Formats: sequence, structure tokens, C-alpha cells
Amino acid sequence: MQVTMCPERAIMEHVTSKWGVLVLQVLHDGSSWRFSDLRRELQSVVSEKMLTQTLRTLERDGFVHREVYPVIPPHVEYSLTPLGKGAAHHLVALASWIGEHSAEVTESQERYDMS
Amino acid sequence: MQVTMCPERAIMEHVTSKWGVLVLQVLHDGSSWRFSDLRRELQSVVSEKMLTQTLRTLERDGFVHREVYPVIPPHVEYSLTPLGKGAAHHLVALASWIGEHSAEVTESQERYDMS
DNA sequence: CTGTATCCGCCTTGATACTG
DNA sequence: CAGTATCAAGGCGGATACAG
Repeated sequence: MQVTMCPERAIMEHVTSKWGVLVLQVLHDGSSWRFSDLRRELQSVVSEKMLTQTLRTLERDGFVHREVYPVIPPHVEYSLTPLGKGAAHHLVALASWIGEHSAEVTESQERYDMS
Repeated sequence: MQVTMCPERAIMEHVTSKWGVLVLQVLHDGSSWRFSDLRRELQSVVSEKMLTQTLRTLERDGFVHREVYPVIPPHVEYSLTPLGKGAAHHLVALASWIGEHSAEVTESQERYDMS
């Protein structure tokens, strides 16, 4: 495996970043989200700064489309590009697999903590 | 989406952690790896401490099996459990997708940095 | 509303030394 | 060989203020 900091690993770190994972999952429903709606959906566990930073990185990678409506007050919508849908698809598959197996993991953790 | 710190999100963060991603990918070949061989494979980009920490977390979650041979000098082998293979499978799928699309991402980045 | 800029605390990470 | 312990440093992330 190529493990030095190659482009692939950098991209992987963007996609699997703490907030990137959540953003991609939310956007995966296919619709557009306003900045503040995204924040609300993430129940404010993410700060504005980190949400912005995450969205910028994903936009730069071509995963997220940022549509700005030049009105006052500002109106910006985020959605997945076709490329982003591909990445999000795998992430959602992983998340769903975890959902199906979280009980096994929790049991394993309890067994581990016991001994 | 459930976004408060639920078990699922914690598990996701273990799996998608910086070193967890790499370790699961390496172990995905199905064989057992000794501690120092893992370090070598990761070309020493990971410190002993973080590798240990990562392996402990994955072992606790039931993804990694740790086999200790009580000999001197110590001999320990790490491998994936059936559960771990399931998780690693999705991770490898994502990594492979990224490999196939990294050129598109790089182009997007260059376009973004241009403007 | 959608950000950017700044400051700052703290946690993760890494380096080093040491142990069984 | 396979770790653990300790400590230092940097960056991540949060809070706040403010701009367009």
C-alpha cells in the first residue's frame, strides 16, 4: 500500500474527517441545504468555523457544489456534485453497516472492559 | 440523522480515524501482522504510541484480533475478526473508489486554486 | 444570512526514554 | 520484540466579534 502522503490519502482524510463524514451523509439525500439548515441538522455539534472549513475543503475537492444567490440577506445552498454522490455513497454504506452491527461492537466493548 | 454522540458515531470515528483507516486496509489482506511489521508497512509514518492506541481501540470494538505468543522475545500478531472484515471491506471499497477518481479531484482542486 | 478574523485553551500527537 | 510512561509542542476546534 502507498502510505506516504499521496493525493489519495489526503482525499481519504478529507472524506473521513470528523465533520466531512457527517456533511456528506446529510447531503446524500440529494437536496440542497442552506448553511444554517446544515448547522441545525447537525444539532449544533459543529461550530460555524469547522462547518465552513469542511465545506470549503469538500468544495475544493469537487464533492460539494456551492450555489450563491446574490440577494440580501445572502442565500447560499450546498449540494453534492455527481462526484460527491459517489464518495457519499460509500460513506453511507459504511454508516449503514455500522448501524447494523453496532450491537455486536458494543458487546465486544463491554467484554473487553470487563477483563 | 442521529448526530448526538451515539454509539454509531463513535464507532464510525474509530473506523475512519487517521490511523484506523490505514490499519484496517493493511489487515484486509487477511493475514496476521506483527506489531513491528505493521509499523514498517506504514513506513513509520505512525508513531508506536498511536499505532498501539489505534490497535487497542479496534480490538476493543471487536474488529481486530490480538494473538499473544508467550515467548521471549515477545511475539504478538494482529488480524481482522469476521466483524473487522466487514468494516474493512467498506473502507477498502471507498479507498479504491478514491483511487479511481483521484485525478478528477486533483483537477477540481487546481481549478479551485486558480480562481 | 453567511460568512471571515482573531484569540486561546486543550487535546491529540510525536519524541524520547524506559520496562518486561 | 512489544510495548508503557512521560513530557513538550502544535494544531484542532470553540467562542467571540465583526463584516458584507
